[in-house]
Amino acid sequence: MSNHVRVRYAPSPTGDPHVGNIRTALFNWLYARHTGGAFILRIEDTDQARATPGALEAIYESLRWLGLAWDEGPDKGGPHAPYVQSQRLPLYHQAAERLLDQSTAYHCYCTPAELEAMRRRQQEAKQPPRYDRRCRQLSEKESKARLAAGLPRVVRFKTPLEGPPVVVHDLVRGEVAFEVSVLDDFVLLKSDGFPTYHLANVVDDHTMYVTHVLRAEEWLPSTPRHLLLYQALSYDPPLLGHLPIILGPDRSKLSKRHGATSLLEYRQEGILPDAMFNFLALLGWSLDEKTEIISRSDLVRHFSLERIVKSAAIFNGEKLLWMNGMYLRQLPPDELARHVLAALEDANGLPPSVTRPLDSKYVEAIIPLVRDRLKTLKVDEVRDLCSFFFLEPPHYDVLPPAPKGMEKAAARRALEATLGALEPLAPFTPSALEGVLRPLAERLSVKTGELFGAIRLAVTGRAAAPPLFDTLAVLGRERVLARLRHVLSLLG
RNA sequence: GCCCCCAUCGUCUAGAGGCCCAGGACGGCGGCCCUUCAAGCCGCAAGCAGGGGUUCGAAUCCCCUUGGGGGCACCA
Repeated sequence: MSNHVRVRYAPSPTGDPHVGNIRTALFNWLYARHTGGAFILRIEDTDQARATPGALEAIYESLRWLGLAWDEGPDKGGPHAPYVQSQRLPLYHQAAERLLDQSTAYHCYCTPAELEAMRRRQQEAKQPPRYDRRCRQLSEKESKARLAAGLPRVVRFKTPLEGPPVVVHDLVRGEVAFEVSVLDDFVLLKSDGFPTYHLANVVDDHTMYVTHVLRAEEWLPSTPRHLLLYQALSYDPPLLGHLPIILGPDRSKLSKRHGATSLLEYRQEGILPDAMFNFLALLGWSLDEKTEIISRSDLVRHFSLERIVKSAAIFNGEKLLWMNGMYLRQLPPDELARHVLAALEDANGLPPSVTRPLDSKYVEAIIPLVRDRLKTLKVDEVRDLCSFFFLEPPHYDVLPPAPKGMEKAAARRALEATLGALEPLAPFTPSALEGVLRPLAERLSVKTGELFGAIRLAVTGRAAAPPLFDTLAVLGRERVLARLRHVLSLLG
């Protein structure tokens, strides 16, 4: 089924890609893999002012983390290299020359200050801000003179003053028509010699043989310009599809101010890439009326443009957390153990007093006890959940550690009896522990819950912990007895 | 101010005229399980923005209103 689908993800290196941005990359990737086509990475760095150091690396890192491998790109090369716009300047200049020659473009000498003043006037008069085309009327002599004088200039597109509406045949929205009268003469080449997005994007999609442009909805309003440009350059336009955008909780376009929006921050927050992948795929697309957890391969198999939703979606972090928990629980235990171990050994994990490296066998043993309780792999969360397995003594919120509703004396009696019962216990296993502790509660005539609660608090330092017998068994006799003695001394 | 897009539970969505007094999921609430906390299981509350048409029949088609969003740079 391999036709010649070629799609691209074309970010500009201005910072860490945020989740909305990456969702666009994901849909492109899915479509490429679904059709057996190519997924191209192209860097749109035509604005020198906004270039951000490290941004390129962040783009690579984001795509790699999510597992979106590209077939052609700056680092990989490909048949249409280079894949960085700042290295393709001659191409844009050629195109601009052609347009100038055929008189579908012209030089404009208006200064930024003039344009700014023009816009302000229009705004005040409640007019749409648009370039008034004053340089379009320049006589040839005048134009030549200014050119010779070396005045700063830009190249603008000569948008038809009238004519039929430009209609976009959008893959997700159907036909969208724009009157040419609402379009102005946009800039193609900036005074610094760099192209604008409009020019670069059209030239590159054409020269790179891109067949489908799947980009965010915010581009829809400038699409008629691109179509006009394709026409003027006699290029066949690619198929276009505008994807719904992702909104922040306040319903505005996702931006820095919405907390964790950078994809890589979610890695920091302990989100699994597979969970993020699944979650993002379902933000604006669905398989059917019920599927939530779906594998990468099924996604590739079933992805389709037809099932892309038209309306914008709000990023729902709660659901992502739930989904992450699902993926965490599906992880093979040894893999989960590696993640947990890494978090615990992190500088913000266990305190330095706990010797490293940690015993990986011990970590593996605690996995069954914590896997249902983890929502993320965030260092803080893992540490909070697991630290009592390692700290000697564990942290007690209040001293002495007596469960609320239980007299100190009663607690001491219960723990003394427990100590006595556990000291000689032969196999220190969950069932053996249960075998002595249940009868012990009866012998002390306290409720089992009460006794277990007291032991739990003494041994783990908390009121809520994994099942007691399993926990005791994993901790092992030495630790358990030492902790009991320690607490008894505090209660004594 | 002008242009464009969108509109089903709080959120993500299913629904392409009768299968829908609208299905799933997250979250919320309640219960079961139970030594606590989770996980798991069961249940409940919660929605077709409003108004006109079209039709035997409308969440689904058309129009208007309203609401939300996006765009209008020598940024992408």
